Formats: sequence, structure tokens, C-alpha cells
Amino acid sequence: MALNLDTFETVKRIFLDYLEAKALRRTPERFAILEEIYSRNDHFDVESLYISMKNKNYRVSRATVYNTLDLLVECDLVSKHQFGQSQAQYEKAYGYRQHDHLICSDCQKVFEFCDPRIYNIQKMVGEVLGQRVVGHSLILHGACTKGDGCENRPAQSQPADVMPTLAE
Amino acid sequence: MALNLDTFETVKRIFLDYLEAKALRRTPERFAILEEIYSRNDHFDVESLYISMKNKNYRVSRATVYNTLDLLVECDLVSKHQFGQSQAQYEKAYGYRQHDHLICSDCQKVFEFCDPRIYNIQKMVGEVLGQRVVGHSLILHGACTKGDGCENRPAQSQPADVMPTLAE
DNA sequence: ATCCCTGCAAAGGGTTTGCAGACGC
DNA sequence: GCGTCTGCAAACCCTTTGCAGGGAT
Repeated sequence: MALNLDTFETVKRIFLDYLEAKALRRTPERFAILEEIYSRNDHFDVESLYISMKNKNYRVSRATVYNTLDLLVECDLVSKHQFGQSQAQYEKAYGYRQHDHLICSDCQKVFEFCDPRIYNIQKMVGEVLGQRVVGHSLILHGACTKGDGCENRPAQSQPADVMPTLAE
Repeated sequence: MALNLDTFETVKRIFLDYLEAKALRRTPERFAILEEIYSRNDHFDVESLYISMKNKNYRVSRATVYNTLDLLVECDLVSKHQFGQSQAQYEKAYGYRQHDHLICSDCQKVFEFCDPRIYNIQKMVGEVLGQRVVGHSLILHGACTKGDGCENRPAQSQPADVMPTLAE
């Protein structure tokens, strides 16, 4: 899927404001990386992002990709996940609802879902333990025994609703 | 806290059976590592386990520690977590209820809690996505702003109940 | 002109691997 | 005795770091 220009203008604006607030420079590399991320729809790791840009003959270094991803995570335009593999996975975050992931151990496919009850758990556990809970990471581990589930299923571009969203 | 002998006999039995079933050898190192793990109560990483054993003048290599931990995870005597740091964290699993973790980003303390609603989410999400869900990992990220929460709080040796356990 | 940011490559840290010798079976 | 397991160290992989040159301000 191609880059959504409206969305990109918005996130570019957000990034510009963030850079300005932090007195960081507006380098072409930073915006090129942002653009590359927002023209993707899947989860990706640093290497695949780096390779995509190389393939488009855009000269970037891995170090800059890492650096820029940190900035984008910091300003909530990108979210970072550790799905248990060694390398971190990233995805664009703007315009996407908070969601969680189910990963099939057999075929490695990643599904997304939303469930408002997680928010309740988060709130209640925080109260019981006397902690302010600022976020969570929920990963369900699935099994499709290759072929009879994941393979036939279209990739979820939007998180599936598990139950009607009650509150946000 | 010292090793609970009854528990250790049980887990040793389980491990023996597992080794036999898989036609693996009963080496002294494997049982020494199991014993060291069950005489601990905290979460630990490979290095600290290795160091403890070295300090007790038990000769083991890191390679064997890694190898044995894999086996113990495989037979459910140990659980492995990726709390986002670089190294994996482990904890003994036998006799402990399934529980999840809250990690304070400020002081790194780890709390444990149980919430049966996670089980319901797991089940329902699996149904909606057509996946058999075999497990989950939920991590809540807390913030205590150092000193006013975690510091004063005793470590949770048993998972706190967030609500009465309805079902298991 | 300043000095932050980039690219490159080397270093770093946790985990895995290869190999020779040890030992459970 | 056979074949797996161990210990050691090197290799590995992802990420971070150091440094010199380049470009944003």
C-alpha cells in the first residue's frame, strides 16, 4: 500500500514540532525514514527498514536508522515491540488504536486485536500494587500447526475487535 | 530462603521423567542447576545463576547453564521472560500459579499479580482470530518516581490477587 | 562558524556454536 | 565403547559507540 499523503503531512508536522521542542535538527534522513515507515503497513525490524531504503537507493546508515527510530518512538509516532525474538519489531503508531498482538509460534504470523478489559486490568492492578501504570505489553502465543489457520487467513490490517469497545 | 526439600524431590522427579522420555542423560550438572534454581526465590538471569554456582565452587560452564535452562523451560519447571532488557529473566515455575508481572520503569522492581480476566481475553481472542492460544505474556509498565512507592514496599513473594480467582 | 548529525566500522553484551575431551549409558 | 554432554573460547547477532567529516542553524 502506498503512502497516505494526508497522514504523512500530519505526522511530519508532529515530528517537526517534536524536533523543534527538543532543539534537534531537521535532517533529510530523519524525514526519509519517517516517510519509509509510513509507507509500510506491517511490523518491521531495523534491518528490513534499512534494506528497503537501500533498495530505493537512499543512502542511510544503520546508526541513523536506530537513532531516528528512538526519536520517533519518543514522540509516539512509532511503537516498538519485543516479540521474544532477538531483534525489536516496530510499527507506525499514528492513527492506530492501542492494540495488542497474537503471534503464531508455528508460522510467525502476527495478528492484532483490541480488548478494553486490558485497560481495566491495568487500572486495577496499579491500584492494588500502589503503582501508576503507564502502559502494558500483552502478547498471546498461538499455534496453527502450519497451514490450517494462519496460512489461509488474510493479514489483519486493522486490529480485530474482540468485544465492543466500552471505553477508551 | 533455603531449598524446600519436598518441592525439590518433586521437581527432580519431574525432570528425571522428562530426561528419560527424551532419552537425555542425567548429568550431575543438570541437577545441580535445577537445585540452584529452586533454592532461589527471585527472578534471575543466566549470568547471576552462573555466578552463584561459581561462588559455591561448583564448576559449570555458561553453555551448560543455557542448555539446562532450555530443558527446564521445555518441561515447565522454569519460566522464561523477556522483560524488555537485553537479557532473559527466569524463575522457577513449579508450584507457582500462573501470574503476570508489573515492572517499575523507575526502580526496576518486579511485582507479580494474578487476574483471571486475562484467561478470558486469551480464550476469546483465540476464538475471534481462529487461533489456538497456548499462552500469554502480559507486562504492565509502572512508574514510582523513585522512593515513594517501590522502595517502601516489600517484595511480593507470592502473586497478589487483583480480584478473587474465579476459575483456573 | 558552531556543533549536532551522519556514515562507517569497531566495540559491546547476551546467546549460540564448534570442537576436543569426559562420562553417562 | 558409543554417543551425548561438558567446558572453553570463538563466533554470532543485534545494538551501541567513537570518531572524523558534513550539513543544519
